[in-house]
Amino acid sequence: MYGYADKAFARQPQDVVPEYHGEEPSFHHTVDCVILGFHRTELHVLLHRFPYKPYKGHWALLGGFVTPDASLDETALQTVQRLTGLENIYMEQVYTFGEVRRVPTERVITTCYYALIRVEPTLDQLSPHYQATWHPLSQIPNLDLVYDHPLMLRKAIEQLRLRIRLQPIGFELLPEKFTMTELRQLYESILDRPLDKRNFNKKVLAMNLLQKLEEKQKDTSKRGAFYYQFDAERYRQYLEKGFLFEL
Amino acid sequence: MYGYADKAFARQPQDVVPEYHGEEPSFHHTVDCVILGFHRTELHVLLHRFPYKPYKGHWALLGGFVTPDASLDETALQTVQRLTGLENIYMEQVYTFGEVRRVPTERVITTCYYALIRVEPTLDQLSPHYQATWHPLSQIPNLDLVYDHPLMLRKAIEQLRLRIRLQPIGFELLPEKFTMTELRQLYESILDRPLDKRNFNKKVLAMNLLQKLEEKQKDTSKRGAFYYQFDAERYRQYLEKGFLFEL
DNA sequence: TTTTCAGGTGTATTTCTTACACTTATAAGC
DNA sequence: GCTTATAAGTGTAAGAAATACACCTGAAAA
Repeated sequence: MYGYADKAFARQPQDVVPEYHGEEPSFHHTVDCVILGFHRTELHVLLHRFPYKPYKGHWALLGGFVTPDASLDETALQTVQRLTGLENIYMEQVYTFGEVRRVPTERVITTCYYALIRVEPTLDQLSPHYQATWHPLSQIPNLDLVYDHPLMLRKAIEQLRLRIRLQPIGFELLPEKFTMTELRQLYESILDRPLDKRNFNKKVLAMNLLQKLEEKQKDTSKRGAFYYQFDAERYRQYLEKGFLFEL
Repeated sequence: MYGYADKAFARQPQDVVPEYHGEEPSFHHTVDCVILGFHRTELHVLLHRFPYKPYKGHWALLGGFVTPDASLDETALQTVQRLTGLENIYMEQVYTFGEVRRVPTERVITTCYYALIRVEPTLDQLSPHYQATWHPLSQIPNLDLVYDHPLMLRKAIEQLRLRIRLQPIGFELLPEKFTMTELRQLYESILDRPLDKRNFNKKVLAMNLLQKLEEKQKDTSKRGAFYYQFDAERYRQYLEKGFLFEL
């Protein structure tokens, strides 16, 4: 019998049960982070070398233990910050894994988050503690991930795929200024299918959330492509009017 | 410092760290269930009277403690079964709530699930232990739910709204045989907007997943409406061919 | 026999989605 | 300085999907 209500009824007609948790079992709880970044034309995930036997040297998502004074969200944020040094990280909870033997050595319940960050600033500032490196998603099947981390990664990508079409979160993965080609390639990488250049631009620009800048990107083509930036303030205004982002 | 990787590096060059969880804090973990059913023309949620001070008598989702030998999924299933006596319940994890003070008396981490069940069989077989009753969703704002249960309920409905358009889970809420009117009202209730009768039927029937029966429902109208049933086997076949459910 | 009531049915319009190919600006190479 | 190479930029037509809409039917009840 597991229900806390049961206990109350077993104790009837006693009325006051201020401390009903005391005798219940408790569990270690960790947070694992699928840290995602967009580099060149592909989505990448930041993995580190797992430092414990028997999986020492295998690849793993970076995680951290929940402590009494930190919420799950806070734990996740701190985990990513410790590794990347970044502030203002966009994170979202994905799923909680609670199978009894998912970690062979001990019962641990783990909540998975994904983080969307800009790769560029991390390239020279990742904490050397973790031996963390970026891996293109396409290479994951060849890597040996610990525990149920392959499943976590899959769930995270699945959720990102659904979300990115309904919320303007893709911009978290791009620098402030980006070209339409970069934006399109980001979506192609996440949705894992090619998108028509003209149709994509039409749809995105019709939402009127991008500001076209005078400046051009000059390194990827001879002609150069105009930079755009996402207007978060205008998005907030549209939201209030009931406008829905959709791609 | 919270990361388990930190510890390993602090211990370098020591190699074998078989028990790295021992000193970490642990937490009570519960599962709360948003038990949903469709009755008349509206979605209902099954709530019970909370038996503990200081919220005794307020309404609450039914929950249960996670135990060492039960996964989260199992805990959720058992919780609903204990109350309803039903087998084969469709459940889905929604979100895990881990704020430090979300339960004022003690730190508890809670994973929320929703369950989709048929109301009819429960009407005379709910375990009397729990004083549980069905409440139409429209009445929830008037009820006093404990803790963050209002938030849980909102998240669950939100997730159901997204899922029901992409997966044939609505049928879990209807009896084996149902009329097109019932199916439409179910969707109207969940999506919270009216749907055109002809367009809805056209779209649903075009998917070719419903079997029209000879039998008619005779109690709601003089003419009577044909019963249909969902063909799960055919859905499985279509799935393999890459077919996507969409409403 | 009439009334009442939900069940059942088709088409035209609009909107959205998709497919598709050539010109342009500029740097690099000769 | 002329040519070449490269990605950027641009519009339209066809097809598909979504929407709006109103009247007749079958059967029980009066």
